[in-house]
Amino acid sequence: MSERAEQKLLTRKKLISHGLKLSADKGFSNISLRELTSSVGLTPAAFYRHFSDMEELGLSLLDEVGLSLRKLLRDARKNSQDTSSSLTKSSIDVFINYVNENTNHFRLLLGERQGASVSFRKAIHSEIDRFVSDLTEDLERISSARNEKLRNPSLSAEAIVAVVFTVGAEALDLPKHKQESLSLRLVEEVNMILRGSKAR
Amino acid sequence: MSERAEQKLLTRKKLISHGLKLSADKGFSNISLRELTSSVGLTPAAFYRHFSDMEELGLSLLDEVGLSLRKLLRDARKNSQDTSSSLTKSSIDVFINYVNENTNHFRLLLGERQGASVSFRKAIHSEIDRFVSDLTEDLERISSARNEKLRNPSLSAEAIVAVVFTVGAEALDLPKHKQESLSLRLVEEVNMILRGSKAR
DNA sequence: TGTACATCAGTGAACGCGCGTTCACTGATGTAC
DNA sequence: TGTACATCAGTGAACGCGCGTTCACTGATGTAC
Repeated sequence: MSERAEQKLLTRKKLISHGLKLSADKGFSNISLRELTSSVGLTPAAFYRHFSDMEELGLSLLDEVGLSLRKLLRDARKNSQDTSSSLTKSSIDVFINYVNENTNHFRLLLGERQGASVSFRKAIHSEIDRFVSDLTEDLERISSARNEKLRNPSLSAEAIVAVVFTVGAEALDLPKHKQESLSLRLVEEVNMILRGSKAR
Repeated sequence: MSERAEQKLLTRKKLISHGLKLSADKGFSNISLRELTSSVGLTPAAFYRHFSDMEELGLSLLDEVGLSLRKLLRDARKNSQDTSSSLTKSSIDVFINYVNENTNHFRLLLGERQGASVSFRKAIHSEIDRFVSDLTEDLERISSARNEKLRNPSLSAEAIVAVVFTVGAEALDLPKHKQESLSLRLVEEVNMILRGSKAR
């Protein structure tokens, strides 16, 4: 790649990472274009060499966040060969850990669920749907490996994602030492759902 | 009450109702003071006769919304003398109905969960906590009336509220005829949680 | 009941500010010969 | 390798705009006598 193209890509990446940072602090829809470019060290006009407007940047942020989070969660579940309850616990620990280390990513996903723009809302809901179908698949795989049958794996997955995201959002505002008990509560709640979703 | 005081209260109520309307359309944090006052038919400066800033108005909106929604849900559960699954169904129908008729209220509560201001977030979380403890009480009352025992009613309540609010948020963007199936899904998910929360 | 004064919700003009977007430009990087 | 021209990421100035907040004001309502 040419030197110029490399430089351009680097600037683009800076815009994305500073965008994530700022939207974690104050919510994506409260960032101004000027604020963003000045945090990167550019003039406002330079922004337009990379994105046509803030909405386009926002969709790029979502892409990035969704991809990395799904991959991480998926791997965490796949690699585990544990028993049911400790599988839950270790998946959730991975998740809480992720939330802590990638607060920026997570806040974007949660904070803009009800955001102003329709295309933004759609993009987020489809990210979340992807989580749900990944989890549905995993639930089916794991339960069949154990000769258990779930009444309706996709409903279970949906409920679990709802609970995990809701509690995850709470975790964002808590000091680390209080997150431990939150994580325990979360494990209990997810187990409750799994228990209730087993066909008898 | 004096004529002047009546008139003032009326204006205040207009500010609140227009505030709810506008925040349903575009999110509370995206409303400007000027936009609000002009929609009510006032000059911007008149706003300060009623609230010290938009944040104070926002907290008033939350108060109003929380009170009315909790009362409604609570009554719906209390009056029902049905069996377990139809109790769930009728509570949820009431809820979905409420979401349809009070979209404004609901969007405020959901849309600002991750809103910019800390005091706003706290106010919303404590509203939601109130829902959870209302529901916990109900769950305890109902289950003891049936000689059932729940493992951990407050965790069940928390999970149910998370699921119901998450799916309720989805309902906001759907046409009415698609909400029917959403409501059925929601009933199934709540029943799943209730099933899983029964102590054996 | 009538008069003189007080209150105060709402007015209208003004302020300084940060915003998104445009435009002609600069100067380093890239390319053709 | 050297020269002449093309590309294009980033600049800097300018624009019009809506914003929140202030202020002295108006005039209807309220109160005291």
